Amino acid sequence: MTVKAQFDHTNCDGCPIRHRAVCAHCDTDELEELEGIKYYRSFEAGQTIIWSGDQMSFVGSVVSGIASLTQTMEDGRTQMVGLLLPSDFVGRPGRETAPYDVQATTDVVMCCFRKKPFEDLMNSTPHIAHRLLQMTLDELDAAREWMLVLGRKTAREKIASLLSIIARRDASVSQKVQSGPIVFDLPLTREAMADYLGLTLETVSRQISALKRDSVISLEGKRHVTIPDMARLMDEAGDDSDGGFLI
Amino acid sequence: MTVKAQFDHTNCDGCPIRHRAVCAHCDTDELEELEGIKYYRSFEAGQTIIWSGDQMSFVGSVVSGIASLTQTMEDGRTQMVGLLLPSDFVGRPGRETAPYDVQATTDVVMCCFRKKPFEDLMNSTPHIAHRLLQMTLDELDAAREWMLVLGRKTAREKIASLLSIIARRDASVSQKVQSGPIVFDLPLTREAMADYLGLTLETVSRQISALKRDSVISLEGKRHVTIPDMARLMDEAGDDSDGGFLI
DNA sequence: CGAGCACTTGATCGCTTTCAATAGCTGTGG
DNA sequence: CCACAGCTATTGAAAGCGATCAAGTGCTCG
Repeated sequence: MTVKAQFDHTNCDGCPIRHRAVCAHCDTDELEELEGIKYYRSFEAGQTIIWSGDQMSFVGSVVSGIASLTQTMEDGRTQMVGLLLPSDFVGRPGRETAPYDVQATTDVVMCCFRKKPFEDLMNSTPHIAHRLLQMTLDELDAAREWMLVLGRKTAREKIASLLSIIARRDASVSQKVQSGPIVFDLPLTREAMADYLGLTLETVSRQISALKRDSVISLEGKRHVTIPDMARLMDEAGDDSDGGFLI
Repeated sequence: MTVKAQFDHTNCDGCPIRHRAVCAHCDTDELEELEGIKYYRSFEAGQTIIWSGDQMSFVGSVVSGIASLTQTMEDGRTQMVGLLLPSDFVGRPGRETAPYDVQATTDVVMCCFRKKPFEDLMNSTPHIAHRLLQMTLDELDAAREWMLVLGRKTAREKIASLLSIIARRDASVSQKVQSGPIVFDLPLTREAMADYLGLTLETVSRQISALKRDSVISLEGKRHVTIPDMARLMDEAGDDSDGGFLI
């Protein structure tokens, strides 16, 4: 793939996540320091980026693609506990070992910093620490939204919730207020969706079929989704249609 | 109750959460500034401290007692998304309205700061911002642990997980490495446990009875719990008994 | 003593899981 | 070109777990 060639590897100005990542608030001087210690790494879909329990030698930002945080029990039950989209931060300053597996769900490019220099820079650069706090608070909110989904929603509502999250994210990327139908490609397999939602992949498949049968969504192939009426989908998700939160 | 009289209301030195709260890393000067803007508030068990959607006029720390963050759907389904113990922080700098209900589960005393002065102080005091980042990252980890519990564990495992969390917290407060049986009082009603675990209160009651019948725990009255063998409980919780995480 | 509350226990229902078979697609090699 | 393996996804039938509905217990407080 040519994904690596889509942006300049040295200059942060052209970076697609420049305004949303941990470096968002940095001024020119700070950015120069970051540029000095950054490097890019690419991962193929399915690859494990970090194993739970490993030393974490680097932290970084997802530049393109989708990664996931997962926990696995001894008997194999797995739960996804985070979905990392472009601009999301990976790693925890001040912690030695990784608490979760980080996996590339699609092909992924990451902008990495060796942990120690990044920590030093963070301590001397309030803009970075402040932005990281903001981002962590946002992630905490997202995790808590997801606890409601996992704990209290039905399988149908869970699927509708996931679809509406993905749809909203796509809308926020394309920046336009859409009033017509929303169209996107599912970046997750049925199994990954099941791991995110605390379901089995069979139940995911059945509920997607049911939503299709009831015309809440329509499908072309297995992954290409059209949502004719977003308010209807939000209703199926059990959210009040005002849309309380954003990602 | 005399809970309010248990510590000095003006001097942070005698504060029971001095070394764990958001102010933990503050030096004497910084503490003086905080002392200038702080005030205490008490809440009775069952009282709502903050309503979801309200203006948040203050932030603060739980000094004593237990509070909970809950989300409620229109049809009444409720999910607890956070359990706030002494030293935990309430409120989000930079956000206007509260995203969740905050309720006093037991009688609660909070050390409050008006939001604006606290935000100003945070911007000028790296120690506070840094500590808040640490605490937020810890909360995020706890939320992600809980996503595994909600998404993948059985009712029995959920109860065992909650009991082991509470037991571990009590152990960490009393600071001693216990090898004998662990004894504590449940600070939550069956209903609150159900809301935390994504279960009904009937299922909570049944599973507690089952754990009692199987001698994993023993009960005196409804709330006083004895755990004869912590490793056994952790096993029932589905965690590897090394104990991966701490709170 | 009775009201109210927290909790327990029983019986039944239904949703999601489990087990199993099949379809559709892609890539590989004879 | 076709056969076949390997993967993802769909669908069916049956089982099981937790929810629901319902009754009853034990305790506290007025």
